[in-house]
Amino acid sequence: MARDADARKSAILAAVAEVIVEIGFTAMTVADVARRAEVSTALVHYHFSSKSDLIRAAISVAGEEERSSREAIAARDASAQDRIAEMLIGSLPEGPDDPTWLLWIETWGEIRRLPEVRRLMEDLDRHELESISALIVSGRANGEFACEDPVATAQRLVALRDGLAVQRTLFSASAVEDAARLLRSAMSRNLGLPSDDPF
Amino acid sequence: MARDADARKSAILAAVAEVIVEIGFTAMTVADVARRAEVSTALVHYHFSSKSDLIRAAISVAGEEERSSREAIAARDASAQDRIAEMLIGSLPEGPDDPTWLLWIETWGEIRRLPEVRRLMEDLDRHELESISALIVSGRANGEFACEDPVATAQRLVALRDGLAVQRTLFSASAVEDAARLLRSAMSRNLGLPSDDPF
DNA sequence: AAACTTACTGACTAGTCAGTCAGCATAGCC
DNA sequence: GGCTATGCTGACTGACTAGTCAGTAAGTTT
Repeated sequence: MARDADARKSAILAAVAEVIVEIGFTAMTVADVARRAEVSTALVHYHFSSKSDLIRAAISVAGEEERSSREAIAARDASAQDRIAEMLIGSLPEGPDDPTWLLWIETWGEIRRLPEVRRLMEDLDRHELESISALIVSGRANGEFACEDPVATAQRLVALRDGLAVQRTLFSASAVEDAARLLRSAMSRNLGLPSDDPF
Repeated sequence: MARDADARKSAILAAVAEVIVEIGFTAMTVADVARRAEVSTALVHYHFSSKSDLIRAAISVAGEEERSSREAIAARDASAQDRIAEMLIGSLPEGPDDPTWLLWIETWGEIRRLPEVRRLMEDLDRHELESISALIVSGRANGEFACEDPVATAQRLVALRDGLAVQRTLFSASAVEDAARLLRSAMSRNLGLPSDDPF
C-alpha cells in the first residue's frame, strides 16, 4: 500500500502545480487540488499539515527540477558559450502564459507571506548565478572569450533574462518576441565575443 | 460636503495601497481597508462597486504617479544620458521591501485575474519604453552617443532594470547592492558611451 | 416646507474556506 | 483470530469573506 500512497501524494503535488498555473496562487483552494487529484480534501490534509505546507512542497519540487536541468546543461560536452546560452535563452518563456514562468511570477508575489519559500527561491537564485559565473570563468580560462568580472556579468545576464521573461509572460509578446535575440546580443557584448551578431 | 466625500474616497485609495504593501494583495480584505481609512466597510462598497474595482482604482493612481514622474524627468533641462539614467537608476528599489516595487511585483502576480489591470500595466510598460527610446533618439541626434537600435536598447535596459529590481526587492540585497553600478555600466555599453566606468 | 439626492452606517447574510474528527478498510504482524 | 498501524473518507465546524440593505442625517432643489 505504501506504493499507492506515495503515488497519490505525488498526484496531489502535481495537481497543485496544475491548479496554480491555471488559476493562480491566490485563487487556489485545497478543494480545487483535491478535486484535480481525485481525492478527498481530508487526504490532502492527511499528507500536508497545512495549505502553506502544500504550496511549499510543490514549489520545492519545481525548484528541484529547475536545479537539475541546470546541472545537466552544465555537465554537457559543449563550449561554455553554448552552455550559457542554453541556460539563459533556453529558460525564456515559450510564449505568453508560459506555465513555468507564471509559477515563478506568482511565487514572487507570495514570497513575503511564505518565509520558507523565500529561502527556497534565494537558494535557486544563488545556484543559477553560481552556475553561470562558473561557466564564464571556465570559458575565460580556455580562451573562448574575455570577461573582467564574471559574477557581475552573470548578475546582469540573469537580471536581463528575468526582466525579458516577465514582459514576455505577462504582456503581449509582440514587443518582446525577439527576447532571445536581445539576450544573445547582450551575451556577445558582456562576454566580449567577436560581434557576429546582426544587431 | 463634496470636498469631504472626495477626501474620504482618496483616503480609502491611500489605505488600499498601504494595506497591499503591508500584507499583500491576497491577504487584503475590504475590512482591512475600511479599518485603515477609518470608515465602514459599507462606505468602501458605496464608492467602489467591488473589491476588484477598488484594486483597479488604487493601481491606476499608482500608475498615474509613475507616468507623471517620468514625464517630469523627460522634460528636464539635462543631457539625454542624464535623463535616461534618472529614469532607470532612479526607479530602482531603495532597498529590500521597497513599497513601490512590492506593489508592482504583487500586481504582476495578480494580473491574470484582473484584465483591466493588465491593460493598465501594458500601457505603463509601453509608456516607459517609448519615453526611453525617445530620449535615446534625441541623444543620438545631438551627438551625445551612438546607438543603432533605440527601441531594442530601451527594451534591454528596462528589462535589466526590472530584473535587478526584483532581486533587490525580494531577496537579500547584498548580492545586488551594486544594482545601480550594473545598470550604469550596461548603459555605457548599450549607448556606446566612452567607457569611463570603473567596471 | 416638501421632495429629492448624497454620504454614510450597523446589522446582517449567504457562501466559502482551511482544517478537524470519528470511524472504516486493508495489510502486516503476533 | 485478534491487534495495531497506515491510508483514507464523509460529514462537519468555526472563522471569515464580499457584498446587501434598510435606514438616517444633512444638504439642495423646487
